[in-house]
Amino acid sequence: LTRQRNITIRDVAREAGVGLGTVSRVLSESSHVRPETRQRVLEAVERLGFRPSRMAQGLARGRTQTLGVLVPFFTKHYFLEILRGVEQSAFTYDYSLIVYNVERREQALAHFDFLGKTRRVDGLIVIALSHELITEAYAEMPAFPVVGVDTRIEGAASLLPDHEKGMYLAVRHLARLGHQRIGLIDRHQDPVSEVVSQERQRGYRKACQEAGLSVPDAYQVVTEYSQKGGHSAARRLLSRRQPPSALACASDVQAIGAMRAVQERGLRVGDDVSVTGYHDVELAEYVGLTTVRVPAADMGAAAVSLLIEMFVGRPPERDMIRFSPRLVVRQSSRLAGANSSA
Amino acid sequence: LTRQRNITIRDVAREAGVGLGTVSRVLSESSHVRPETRQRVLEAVERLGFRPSRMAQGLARGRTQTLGVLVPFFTKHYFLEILRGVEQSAFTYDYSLIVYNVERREQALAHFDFLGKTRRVDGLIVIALSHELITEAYAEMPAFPVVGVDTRIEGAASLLPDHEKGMYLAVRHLARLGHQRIGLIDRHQDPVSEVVSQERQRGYRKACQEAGLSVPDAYQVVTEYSQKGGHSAARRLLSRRQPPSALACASDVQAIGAMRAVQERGLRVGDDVSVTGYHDVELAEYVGLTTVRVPAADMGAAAVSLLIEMFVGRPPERDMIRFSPRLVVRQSSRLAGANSSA
DNA sequence: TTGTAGGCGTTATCAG
DNA sequence: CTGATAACGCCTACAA
Repeated sequence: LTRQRNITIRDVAREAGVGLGTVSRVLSESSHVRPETRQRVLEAVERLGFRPSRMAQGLARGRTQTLGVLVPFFTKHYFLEILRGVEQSAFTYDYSLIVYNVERREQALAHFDFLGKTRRVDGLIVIALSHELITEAYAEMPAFPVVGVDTRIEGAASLLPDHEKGMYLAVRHLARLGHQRIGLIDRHQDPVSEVVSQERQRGYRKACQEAGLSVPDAYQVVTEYSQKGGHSAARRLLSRRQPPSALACASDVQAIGAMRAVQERGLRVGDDVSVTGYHDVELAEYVGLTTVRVPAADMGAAAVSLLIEMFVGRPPERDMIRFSPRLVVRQSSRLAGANSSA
Repeated sequence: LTRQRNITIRDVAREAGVGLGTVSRVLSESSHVRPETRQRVLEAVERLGFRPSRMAQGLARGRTQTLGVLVPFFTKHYFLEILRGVEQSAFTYDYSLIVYNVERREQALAHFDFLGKTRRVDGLIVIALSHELITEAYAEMPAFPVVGVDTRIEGAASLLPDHEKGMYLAVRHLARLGHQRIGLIDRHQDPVSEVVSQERQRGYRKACQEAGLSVPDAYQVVTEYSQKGGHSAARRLLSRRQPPSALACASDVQAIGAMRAVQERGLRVGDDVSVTGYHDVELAEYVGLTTVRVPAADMGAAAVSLLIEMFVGRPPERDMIRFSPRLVVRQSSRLAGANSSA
């Protein structure tokens, strides 16, 4: 099968009776062109249905008008929400997105390397991949524009949710409802990591202190990032002699596990034990879970702006920009009730 | 800021002391090269850290090694699952993905046009966009390789879930559980469309007939694709003189609305009224909803294979390939109980 | 303002 | 088997 010749800028030039430089100028709206010449070119473009080849433009201009995005676990709503923000913003800047789903460690490195070195993207957005992993990969190409969203990359700019503030908001909310004993069910960074960020714990302690509450170590537990993790942690906490009347969880899935533990104990969520989650996944609304919502799409959009600023030579002012989460109050958190089982 | 010169095939050639044609041959593994020459080239590549520019390759080869994907509503799990399949498969073929999220009608057309005409992708995968919309856009570039996933495109190949079979499985399941009166809560094609596919209704009728059940028209209702739609439809059906003892829904969200209606009526889901959904969203597992799972990732992966086959000149054998869903049984469907409220 | 000639980094063709 | 050389389609000085 013979590949049909593409319509090129040269065809347009001939059709319009001008030189091909002129066509280029009209299309890129750079230099000034006499209105009537311009008109002729535009008509020819229209008549021929011409669209410039991005490949050729990319080669000639030295930039691809494309951004690379590394997203972990396509199926997680939170990451997708970030990606959604990235997409919208990229579109308004007339940038395309090359997207890679990374579900395994080696994938991340391979994709990063590939995108960084084959010059097919002008810059790279890395969503929520572990710090060490990306920092290591990034070290090999320090000149390449990269921004991390919800992941910190040594030497590159990062956009991060302010988890200290997020947890602070949740715990302050519980304290204001009159809860005196508030447990924290924290989590590992991600399902395959042992790392625990200290931010949420700081937020928790800060809110407790402001409310004049004691924060016994035993009330702060770290579990696996899963329903099961939240479930067993809540069981343990609730079976204490002085059980907490409120549980602040580091994720919605853990919170849902915790809610189950509350119910299994014959207590009512909200009335007897308040529970808060983190992230505001779809399920959270369904089960009426009070939670903390991270401005995921905003971070994604900001990442694009930042990257594009970098292309024009402007280095970011700060290498770490924080985004404030906000509290979403639902039925799982209520005024501290009468029954404080002792 | 001065753009640093890229490492090119020419640098490698000089470093290895060969002509640049040879380097190209080594890299593309096409023609035969003497082993020792080959070795020298490879070493030079390694030393310089050279990676070929995809842009330049694209221009020269006339193909971009990139696929375009149009996916509606990033946030819907089902679409993402398809995309996930696409991504995995594309990766194994060494293809990159340019992804566009389409949330509005005009976006779809604009993106389609852009991707089809700027020669930045070798082919296009269209996920679940309305038939008329895409057919119209596709008519303008009939030569461009396109495959639709869960959407039918006139003249292009499509991969479709067999919804007739899916609904058939659900209803047969209910009939085998002993249900005599089975209601169908069908839906419009998508939230912004009035179209109703006839497939599910066919599956429903077929299963009913095989089981020797009558299928009164009043038992088949079409509602909006939402919880509310399912809820009100179930209310209506359950308040009939002869209420159905089982409800087969065309989506999980409708099913969840229906479950709510069952409970509001003081009945128990599963024990008194069985309910089935469609799609198997995350929530379905949480609420124990029996449902029909569409092989989303498989369809995505198949779309990539099909497209790549088309590149090598092989037209698809059939222009419509069906994928069989399968039943996922959970607690919301049980044996028809004693209490058939009359 | 407009046309022309190089160049962007590969691949492909064609002699040698 | 290998080395030049002409595309690929566009951009951008430079000259007119």
